[in-house]
Amino acid sequence: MSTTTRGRAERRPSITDVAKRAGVSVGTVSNVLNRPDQVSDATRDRVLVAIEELQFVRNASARQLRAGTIQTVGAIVLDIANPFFTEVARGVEDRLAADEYTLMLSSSDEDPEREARYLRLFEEHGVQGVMVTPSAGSLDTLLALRDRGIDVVLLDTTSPVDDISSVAVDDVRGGALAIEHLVSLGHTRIAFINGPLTIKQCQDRREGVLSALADAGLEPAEALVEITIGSLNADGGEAGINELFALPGDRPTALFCVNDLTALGALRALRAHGVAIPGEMAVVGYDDVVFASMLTVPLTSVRQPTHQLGWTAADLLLRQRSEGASFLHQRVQFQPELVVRGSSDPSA
Amino acid sequence: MSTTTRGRAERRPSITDVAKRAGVSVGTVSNVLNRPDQVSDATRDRVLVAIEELQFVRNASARQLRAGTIQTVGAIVLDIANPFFTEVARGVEDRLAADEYTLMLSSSDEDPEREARYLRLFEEHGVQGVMVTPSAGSLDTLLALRDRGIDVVLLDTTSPVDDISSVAVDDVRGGALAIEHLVSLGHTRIAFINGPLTIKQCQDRREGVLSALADAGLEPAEALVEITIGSLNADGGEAGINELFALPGDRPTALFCVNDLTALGALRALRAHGVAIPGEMAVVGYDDVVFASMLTVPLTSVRQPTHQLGWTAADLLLRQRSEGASFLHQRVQFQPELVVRGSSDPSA
DNA sequence: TGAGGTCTGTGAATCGATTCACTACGCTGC
DNA sequence: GCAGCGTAGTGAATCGATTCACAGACCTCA
Repeated sequence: MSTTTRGRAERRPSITDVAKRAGVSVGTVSNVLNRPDQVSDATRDRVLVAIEELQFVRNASARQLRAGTIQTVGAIVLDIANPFFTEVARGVEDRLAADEYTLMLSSSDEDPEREARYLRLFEEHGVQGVMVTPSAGSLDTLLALRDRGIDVVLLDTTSPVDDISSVAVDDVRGGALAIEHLVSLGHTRIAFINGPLTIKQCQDRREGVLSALADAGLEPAEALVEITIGSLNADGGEAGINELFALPGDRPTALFCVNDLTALGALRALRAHGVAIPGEMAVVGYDDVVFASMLTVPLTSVRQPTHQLGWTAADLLLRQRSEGASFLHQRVQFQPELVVRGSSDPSA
Repeated sequence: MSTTTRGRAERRPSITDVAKRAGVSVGTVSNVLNRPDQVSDATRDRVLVAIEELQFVRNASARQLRAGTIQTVGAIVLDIANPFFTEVARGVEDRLAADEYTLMLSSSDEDPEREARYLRLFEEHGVQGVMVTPSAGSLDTLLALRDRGIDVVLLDTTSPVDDISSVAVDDVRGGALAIEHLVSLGHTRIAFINGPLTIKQCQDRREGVLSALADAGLEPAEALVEITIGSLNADGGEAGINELFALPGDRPTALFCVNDLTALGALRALRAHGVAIPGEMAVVGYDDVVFASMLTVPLTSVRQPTHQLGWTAADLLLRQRSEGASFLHQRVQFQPELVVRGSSDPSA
């Protein structure tokens, strides 16, 4: 295909090079690229030939510098390796594609510093808006970002302020659903493997856990064994179980994991410890990821509308952008749903 | 934190605004940002105060335009939602971080057009190199890219040409491992749910399948039932099984799926059809993803060194960059490993 | 006293694409 | 014969950060 090889050191051809080669002005080349119908057929062809010969590729930096903005938004999720977030991201992409926006996707790995770094990177690159699953304390940063003209929508968490929109699932209800279910099965001593409370989802689910316990007349101090892990993945879940089993006192008969990835690791560790599920330990996860129903013991889980979550967040962001000052900020909240399977209920 | 609100329409402050406010020249502001020790303490403080007051954020486009290049490489994988690729991406990131490079990650979804679009996007943005799991026919594009000074490393596929490096796992061997295993268990009629042969991995694994059958003295026409699916995920696997069950003739007693996600869907469909595993159908997957060992019937799978795959690809890319013309292109190939579990071998 | 050196800071030139006021040309119609 | 108009194409100005040759201030030492 290409016969001319350009050495590493040579600089890539610019619009000026194309113009020279085609014997036209830079303005005309730009017109060929952006308003082809304003150029005569003969000239357009000459320019296109020159572009082809020089293997010209537009310089996005120069373009953006002049334009000032790009049709791009950024998204920062907690963990790109978690199927829950990839499904959410897919929802975001689907909505963005309709308006020809591009997505810059990053994972904060639940680290506020990484989150801040990516936010800055996005801003430096001139994105029009960001969707963030924020860590605690980043609200000020986000408000400042908004004040600098970059639209912000919170993803998978409810906005604490009125002038930033959010799309979330009722995590308090979700946590309560899990515990109500376990309590209804007769469990009175329940382990809860949770992430750090700096993550809003963890905090909310915990609140649901506590309120459900209270509703059931159970005292958290006796009924609940809380284990806090550092990362919400399979390794974290495994570590959580090992920590639980190292504790003195009565072992709980039920376990609620803050997400399915964690539950997967917990199940792995429980198996290693030779614990029967749900006989000796009933287990409930959260997210209902694709493999939850297919595990050795199918996992009871709290399901969330992932694709819709992402789609709606992107939709809010784009509408905020287009409607400007008339846009009404809103907190969209979806309801979670408990899917009962064998890991908690032998009859399921 | 921020008290001054900037309206949407106002343009963001530039280095010139900062300079004016601090009563210095733009050169000095730039020095504060890039060579702080060349500026006196008093001046530096004045500038930093101005930056804080104006909420100044560097404009990445202007920066890159001047610099000509950025410490960024792009990667395009087949499916970001596949745990295999997220693990590979993690390996890439880990290597890049050491040299303070950033990663732009995209998923081609096995679509050559999407792949081409992202390649162009990366190029326009001035990345220094790309790692690609290419689709068929994109070699010319990649060679041209390389000729334009952008380093290319093929990811998870062996390079067909001597002057482009690649990092891969021996997929032919992997396919053979799976079949040898099934044959050794006595299976003589095997279904193979594979993706389109335009995907090199699918083609290679198939080659391994055929060679292993030949070695076992089996005739593919009789011993092998090939099902081709469009997307290598759980839905594809489910569709594959439904297609298989709609076929006339003897039903195979074993199944090899081109990856674990596909196997997951296949298992789901097999369960729906009430098929006993491995009794009526032995199943082998590929990738040994995190949940493979935890399924209802633990999945026999071909394991690949994911993290190392990504790490090595990034390492080659960076070394190619730094060593320049003296760099020797190479094809790195890792060996896969069969992990036998209950889905194929009841005694496992 | 002045040559030479160090330390700070200056500001014009640069990167490449886009835009827009303007020119040139050809054509129509009176 | 020329005003008026539309079409095609021009090229200087612009976006914002970086760089670099240079200037000014101040000090040292012969």
